[in-house]
Amino acid sequence: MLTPMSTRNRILDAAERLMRTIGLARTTTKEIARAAGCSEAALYKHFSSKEELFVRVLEERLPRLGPLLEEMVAGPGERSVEENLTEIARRAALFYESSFPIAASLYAEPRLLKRHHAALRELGTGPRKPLLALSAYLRAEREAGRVRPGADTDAAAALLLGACAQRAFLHDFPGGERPEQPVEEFAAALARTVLAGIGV
Amino acid sequence: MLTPMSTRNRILDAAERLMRTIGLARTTTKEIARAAGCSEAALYKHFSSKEELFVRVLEERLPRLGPLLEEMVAGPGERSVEENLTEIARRAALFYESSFPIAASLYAEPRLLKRHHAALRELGTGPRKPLLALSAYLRAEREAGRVRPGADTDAAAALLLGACAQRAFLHDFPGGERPEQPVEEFAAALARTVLAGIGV
DNA sequence: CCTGTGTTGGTGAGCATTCACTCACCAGTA
DNA sequence: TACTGGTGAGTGAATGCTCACCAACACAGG
Repeated sequence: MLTPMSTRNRILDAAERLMRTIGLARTTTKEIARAAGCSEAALYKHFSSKEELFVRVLEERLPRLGPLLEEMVAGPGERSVEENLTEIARRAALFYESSFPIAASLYAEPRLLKRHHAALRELGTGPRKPLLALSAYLRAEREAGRVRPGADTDAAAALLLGACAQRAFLHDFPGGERPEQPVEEFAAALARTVLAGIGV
Repeated sequence: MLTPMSTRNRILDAAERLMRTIGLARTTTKEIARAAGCSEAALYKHFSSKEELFVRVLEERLPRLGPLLEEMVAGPGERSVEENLTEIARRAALFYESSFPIAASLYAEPRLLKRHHAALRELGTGPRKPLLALSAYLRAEREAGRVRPGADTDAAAALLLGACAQRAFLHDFPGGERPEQPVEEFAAALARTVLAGIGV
């Protein structure tokens, strides 16, 4: 039959899928059970409450951006700053695109948001981490002379990642009628602009 | 006694305050009525359903960024591009700060998000408007020779406003322990960086 | 090799509560 | 008298969660 883990995993998958599609508010225990192909009571064999189930979904199913960034930063510095920034922006855009709808809906349920934050802190991570990591990377490049001496690395990091996050926000907003710019193009334009500036 | 409008206004205010504090999910008709100092039944004298009440809150209580931007853009061009961008960033940051928690929580209830979007479209506005307006402003400055000829104004607009939006996201995330940078400073740093770039 | 026993992971039925919403009714005023 | 804006007391439906029960397996003792 099914392994002990598989039901738990099916529950987590179902919950995540529902949160993403019909929204956190309409993701009820009944719907989760139906989507996971088990009874409601089964949920409570694996999770102590609906809230704990959500926290586990956030912890075990949402991707992390920090590791990606650190990997980029620590990698062999063979590529140019612009290439690195483009790749970072590309990955950040994809990351936010996948995690934004769920992260945003947490604001509807502050208690859940608080628990999620506590769980993140436990893991030594959090939504401000990518900003700090990118800023640290840029500082390193600045000391290597590949970024202008007076450059404000915090501001640059906020600009680059903020643009990616906002893109996700708009991406999931209904009625995105106009054909959206491909991620690669978007990322490249951001990197280019943040490097060159727009001043005369 | 109270004017005909005042109850309706008290209801809208109460609903908005609750959405902002305890979250969309826990903002029930009973809580709204209690906070507005009236009965639940009174809500239905003024709004046909809870969903319609929420839509009205969004429509009548949330600030608009577009007009602010247009006013800035159309104003007498006596100030430098950097001063203008700083002011735009400052206002955008404050705007997002005040509207983000509510806007984000809409993602928990896609049906409400959709209705909100329809209402916005009715008003000829929407979350993409500020991006377009800022980009248009930058294009105008480019043609006036105050912005570099090859500059990507779309990318620059995405960078500036994205950073402001993300700041609001983080602002409302629990556990903002570190003393946050003042808006003015933040806005000035963004404007400076987006103009000068960080490249060598 | 059976057999008793405990554990694990599952079920269907239902319970208390909460929710959005309605209804009959009423006070003040035009 | 008719209308507007208000109320208290519900109502049916939905929700999170529990409970008694059960099938399958692990496995130690006779």
